[in-house]
Amino acid sequence: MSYDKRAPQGGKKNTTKKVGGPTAKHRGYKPEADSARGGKKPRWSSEQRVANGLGAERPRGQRPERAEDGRPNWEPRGKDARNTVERAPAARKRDTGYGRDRDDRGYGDRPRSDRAGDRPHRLAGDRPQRHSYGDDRPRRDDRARDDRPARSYDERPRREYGDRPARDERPARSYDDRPRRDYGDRPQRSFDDRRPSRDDRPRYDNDRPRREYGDRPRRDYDERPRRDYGDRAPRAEQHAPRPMVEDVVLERLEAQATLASDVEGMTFGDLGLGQNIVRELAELGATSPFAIQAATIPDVLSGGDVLGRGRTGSGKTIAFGAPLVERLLRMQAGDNKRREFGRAPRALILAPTRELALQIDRTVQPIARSVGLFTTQIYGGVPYARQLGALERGVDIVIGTPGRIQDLSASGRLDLSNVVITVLDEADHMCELGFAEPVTEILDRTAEGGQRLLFSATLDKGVADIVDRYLKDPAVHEVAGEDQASSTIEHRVLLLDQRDKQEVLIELASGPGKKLVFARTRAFAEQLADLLDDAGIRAESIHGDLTQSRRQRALEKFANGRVQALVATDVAARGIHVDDVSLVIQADAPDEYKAYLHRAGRTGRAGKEGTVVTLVPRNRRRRTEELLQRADIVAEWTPVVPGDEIIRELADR
DNA sequence: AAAAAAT
Repeated sequence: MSYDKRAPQGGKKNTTKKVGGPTAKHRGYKPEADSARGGKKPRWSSEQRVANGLGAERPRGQRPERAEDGRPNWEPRGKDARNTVERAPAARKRDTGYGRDRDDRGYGDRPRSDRAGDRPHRLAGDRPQRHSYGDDRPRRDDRARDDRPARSYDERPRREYGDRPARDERPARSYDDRPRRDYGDRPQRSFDDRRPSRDDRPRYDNDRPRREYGDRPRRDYDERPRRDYGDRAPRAEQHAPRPMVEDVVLERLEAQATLASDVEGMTFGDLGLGQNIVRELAELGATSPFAIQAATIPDVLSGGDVLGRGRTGSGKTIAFGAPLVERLLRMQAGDNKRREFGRAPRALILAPTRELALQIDRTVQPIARSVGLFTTQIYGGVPYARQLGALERGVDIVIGTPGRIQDLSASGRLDLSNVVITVLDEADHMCELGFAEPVTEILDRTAEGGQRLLFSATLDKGVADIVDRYLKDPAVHEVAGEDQASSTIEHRVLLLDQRDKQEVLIELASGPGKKLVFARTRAFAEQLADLLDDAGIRAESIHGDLTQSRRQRALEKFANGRVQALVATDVAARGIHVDDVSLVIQADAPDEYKAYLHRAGRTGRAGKEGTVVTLVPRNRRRRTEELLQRADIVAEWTPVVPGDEIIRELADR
């Protein structure tokens, strides 16, 4: 059954109370009316949340089912062969909230309550790792189901905590001497030996002489030809002069580079994470740390500010998420009020898009939950009520986007004064014009001297202002060897006549695999989705003109394979993980090299092969060459006309 | 240009 079919059945009101009364049908109550045409039906109803894989937002004391929303989105990586971190992709099974494995389980298209109710335990077969929990620990499916009576909020954490053995078994770690990692009787892996002492490692220093980065063909930006608008097509882009500040932004930060080989054999426990969290990570498919995780976790646990750069899909979410939870836990040790009703959040994770915030929550929430901490999502495009309700009940970690957080904070409904850990995911983007203002306002409201963590695949000097203002002596980490040679992504450029673009796009999108198409504007994204659809290719678009529910549904349909092509603006460029995107097609080349890297990073994940095809009209050739050079990417250029064999070959990937 | 606030 597809959403499409079910949608019309959704005549029934789709209210929040529905949470308590799941039926096999209610998955059909897809919020049709909440789509753009603006029905009265509340968006983000429980069904929809369910359908969207949310559920994290526990309505009225209900405990979200982790099996449902606990899917980590975290990004897979390549293999050891490459210089980066790695492990078998299979080990990272639950990597995504939008994954295929999820589809295979008939996951995404069933309402959660349905699953919990009349469906046999999914976990038994699909997620054997669950069994690693003691038998006394209820299966997640049993523990939380949407149809059980509302549970008082107060009870939640206790239960979570109480009936799992783990915490007590945790090797006695003295939180008093916190900064010290407790290696106990663990095999002396001498992690520290391999790492330079903290003081020796490169620290962020804005005054440090710039370091030229390896063999990266650094351009002298002052020499860079000023955007020669002359050679560009007279129509579109005239309004978008590239801001010159970009030149500064491109500066890379010097960082402590961690080699994949450095972390071999290491465990999350070695890094200082507690048993519950380690176990939860294993359930999420993270059995041992990737390089960026091994690099940053100890520093995060020590309480210091951290800048982390790991390429797309290198596990950044866990790199900050897991130690954040561990640290909150340590800080609250012995505090009786830690689960007080209405407590103000103590950690905040900011992301540039709502979908990404959601995805982060899918990873962080189960980790937090494993130690009795709660997360909630605060982002725009959805009604306030549920978010406010969660805040009123009390929450430990807020994950969201700047606008709504700023909104609630400014209006006194979100108290950030107890936030002692703040994360900026996609930090370079969050420090750019447009985001910097709300972000700094939010940072201003957090506890003074709080810990700050900045992560991005393209972390660069663009974060300098924020760093100087809000961070103290941050450690800077990156993963060694993250170059194109170690990537699983192949880059191709098709040089064509502007007038052939749409036809070539249709041919490219015709193949079997999932195609993620990027367009520069919302209107063009919309137009291309229609174009593909008319050509018989199931396509959806996702961009900022759509309601949040439509965005979410489009993404989900793409992840589920109900549509084979998703045409997106850059809303989907960063962070979003969808399993098995075979081809990223750039109908428009981006203006900025970082955008290219992020868009490209939607494929080639989990060590799989991925291809990025950029359609370039001849008059944009030079500009695209420069862009690729900046991105340090070598691509094969092929002049094409519609019908060329190479197009079909790429489409079939 | 896009994104991110508007119950």
